[in-house]
Amino acid sequence: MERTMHDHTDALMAARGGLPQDELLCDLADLFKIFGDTTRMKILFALFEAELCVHEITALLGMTQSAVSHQLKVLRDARLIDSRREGKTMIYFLADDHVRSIVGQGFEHITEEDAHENNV
Amino acid sequence: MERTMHDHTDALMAARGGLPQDELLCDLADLFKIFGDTTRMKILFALFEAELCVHEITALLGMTQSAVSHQLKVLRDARLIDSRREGKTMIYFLADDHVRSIVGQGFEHITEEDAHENNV
DNA sequence: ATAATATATGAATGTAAGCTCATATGAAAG
DNA sequence: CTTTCATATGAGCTTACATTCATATATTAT
Repeated sequence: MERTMHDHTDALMAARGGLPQDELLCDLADLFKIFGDTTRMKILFALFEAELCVHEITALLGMTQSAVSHQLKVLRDARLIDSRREGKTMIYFLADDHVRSIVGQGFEHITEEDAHENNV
Repeated sequence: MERTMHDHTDALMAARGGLPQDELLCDLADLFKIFGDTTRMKILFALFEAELCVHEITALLGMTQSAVSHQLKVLRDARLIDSRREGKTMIYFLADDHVRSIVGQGFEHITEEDAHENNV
């Protein structure tokens, strides 16, 4: 059996064992995809501070009501936010605190990156 | 001053104060965008277990070497992974453990979601 | 019932992004 | 220095997706 400078066998087997099922990986990627948009990120950050209705979010982001509603639907379908009706208005709020943790981790990462760049 | 069932003022001011700068929000979204792809997610999970060369990753994912290299570049540009040369081969590995935390948080979220659905 | 307000949604459009193909670079062997 | 092996990269194609526009639904008031 041949052997190169970098032995592949162990690493490959370990990596193969560590790969979750395709569906799970896809779900995970889909989750992160939701966070991968500036508009949705703004909405989430806004909802970190307070429950808001569509009109308020629209004003806050300076965007079309339609655009906001479309993104709210995306966030809602992903169960990251939820809503309740109050008369004619719909109030949106965070579905759970996992959202905060996930975004928080990302936030830490990029702020540390910036610190690095300043030091070099 | 008029007042509706749901008073907007407080919420709006809180939300306005909580919104980070546009550039930061964009960077954050861009970071999550990287995680929002199944191929890249697979690569990351593979690298969670072991350092791997391009050829190994290609075999593991059953994709074109070109496709893998392109995604490795994306991950590398985002500083999520790094590489070193060993002779003719390039060894890729995780840049830091933040990647693990971020993906871990996402993982927790979707597995909890599944648990919910099973109970209802 | 009609109007007004608040939100949702379908279709169309423009752009971003992943994959493929062909090719370029880089290291080592002969 | 030419060939081979390993990886990188630019161009083109195709799909996905965020926004816009027009319109639909829902709630409340008259």
